[in-house]
Amino acid sequence: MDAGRNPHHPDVRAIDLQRVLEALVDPVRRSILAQLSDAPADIACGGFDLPVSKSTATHHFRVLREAGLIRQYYAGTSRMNALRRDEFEAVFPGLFDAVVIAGRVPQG
Amino acid sequence: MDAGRNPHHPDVRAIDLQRVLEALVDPVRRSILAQLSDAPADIACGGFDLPVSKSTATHHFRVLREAGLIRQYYAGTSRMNALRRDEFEAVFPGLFDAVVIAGRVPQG
DNA sequence: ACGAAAGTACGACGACGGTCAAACTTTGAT
DNA sequence: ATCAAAGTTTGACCGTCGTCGTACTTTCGT
Repeated sequence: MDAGRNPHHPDVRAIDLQRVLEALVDPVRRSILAQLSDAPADIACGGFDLPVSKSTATHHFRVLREAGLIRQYYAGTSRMNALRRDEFEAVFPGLFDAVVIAGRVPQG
Repeated sequence: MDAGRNPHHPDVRAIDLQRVLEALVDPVRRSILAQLSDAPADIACGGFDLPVSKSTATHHFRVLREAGLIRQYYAGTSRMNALRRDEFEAVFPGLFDAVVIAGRVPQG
């Protein structure tokens, strides 16, 4: 099974809050979401500004995907990342903004 | 230092999102917040329905207090717990409802 | 004064999660 | 065909966190 090339994306309605919060609690993952939220288009894994190694970044992308927060698809050798913002908003209203937007620049 | 009897309550404006999310990610702590949110009055530590020992519960109350989510004060030998809802809402708008209210009964 | 009730403090323990390096796979370009 | 680029997978390491039991402190009632 080409699991790596065709990653599983859960139905957002089937996701529990626990998993979402576990995804949101990591600052690297929130940074990924913030960068996606700010960008005008989807971003490849290598296009993020992250303070971790590639293998660690892969781990974070998987957590976000399995929490229903992002969608991943291939474009050539690059794996693109997109926010599932509307779907997520429908199931957890206000949560994304309250966490990611409010958390931009911890500088008061 | 009567630290036990006069616990420290941080200024909510000085609290960073990271600490808040670390507090909210634990289901026992969210249960505490939900029970407080449902109750018409403050609740003593022993008045909660929690699946953990007393010493563990003490730990969870401290985490919630240091994250600015609850206020604790003594009434005799009982330690009462109150939500700091308005203060918290002013600093992290929408976050409490998005997490605690939305998380009530994962049963669809 | 004594004892019970309500929490807290202190270690200790176990599990889980973030981290990395190294080896591997797949795709695109030369 | 070959090689480089982009990610993934695997395995290991380590710190942190939730958990508990025990001992301790404080207060209230008798």
